[in-house]
Amino acid sequence: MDTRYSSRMTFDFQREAPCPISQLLELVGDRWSLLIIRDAFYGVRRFDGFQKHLGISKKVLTMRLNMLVQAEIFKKELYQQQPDRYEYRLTSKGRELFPVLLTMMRWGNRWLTPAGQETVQLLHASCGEKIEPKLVCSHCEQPVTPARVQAMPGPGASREAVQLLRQIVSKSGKKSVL
Amino acid sequence: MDTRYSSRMTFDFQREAPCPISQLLELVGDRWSLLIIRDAFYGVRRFDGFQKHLGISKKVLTMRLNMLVQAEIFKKELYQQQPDRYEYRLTSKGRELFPVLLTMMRWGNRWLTPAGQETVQLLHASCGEKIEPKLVCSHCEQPVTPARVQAMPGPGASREAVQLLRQIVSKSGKKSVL
DNA sequence: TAATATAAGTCTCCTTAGGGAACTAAATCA
DNA sequence: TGATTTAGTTCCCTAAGGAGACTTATATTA
Repeated sequence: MDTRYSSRMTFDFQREAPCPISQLLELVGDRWSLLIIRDAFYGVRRFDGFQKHLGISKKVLTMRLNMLVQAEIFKKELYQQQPDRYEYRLTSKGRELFPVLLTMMRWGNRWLTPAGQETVQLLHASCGEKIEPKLVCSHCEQPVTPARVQAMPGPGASREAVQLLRQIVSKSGKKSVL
Repeated sequence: MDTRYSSRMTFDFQREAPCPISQLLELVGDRWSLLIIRDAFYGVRRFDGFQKHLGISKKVLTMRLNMLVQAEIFKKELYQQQPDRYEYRLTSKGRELFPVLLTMMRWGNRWLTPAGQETVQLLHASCGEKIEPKLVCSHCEQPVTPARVQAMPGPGASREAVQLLRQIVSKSGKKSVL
């Protein structure tokens, strides 16, 4: 069986050296991966658990778990012998997807769930309040908003990407964000 | 033509009242939506621009843009008459996806791009430094990490969801996160 | 004036990702 | 002894998505 996660997508205007968002999405931007990872944060660790909670087909779950292990987002850990059985645990690479899922949850609760009908609430152990996460800059501690963010071609940008970024910035006549 | 975005997925163990993350993913969790929105943050506004930058097929782009307009993530604005032509602009609902894309970009740069080969760099206008966003709690200003977050069933949680959350928490023997 | 280009799609054909259900294997339970 | 649990594999079918030709109305160029 081929366990690689193949894709024909071009996915990106920065062809040779793709944008980090499209790299992330190429890895976990399918229908299920982020939900599997979400369940892992909830404490689910075994094939059966993921399968029952998500309602995903076993075939696709097998493929996704293999891919996520290969991507070092999960690691397999033996929890039983004869027959050998493994649990799937998040690595630090996987655990660092927490901010992505948290900001997604925040947006979902704010824009998709009728007020007062949230299915999950997160409490912050530090203060006991309902969590309303906000993004701040590690350097100056000030909030990070689209208007305060300026995108520049990085060291790995292709000539093509640099041109396109410039073009976009000059066309829109304002700072480009992201 | 049917412009609705249909899906057969069960997608969720909280069947009747799904988790905000799965709600978000059901809306923008396909191969393209988040990349279209990313391009909008870069300043792209027109059908042609999205199509050229992304390499997406026109058919799917049409479907996605219609869906995103219906979801009020984009709004159409007339920029020319005879024939009528529209631009696609982010609404505030769409603009508030910024933290999601920013944390994605952060993770992609950290875990998928070789150090020093980033294709995009973000500068913070407030301090001029490269942005390293971090999540803090709006109430106590302390960092929000998986270990400091406790998930509770919200007011809209189904009985089924409450049971599952309890079960997960008691099984894993530790605080559940997310 | 004729030909080409632009912008924003629509239509047709084809490939492939993913769902459903049945089957497998090894051990344990009743 | 037969059912159950856990973790898959295999087969068949449907539907999402890609490629590319066609459309419509205007503007530009040779």
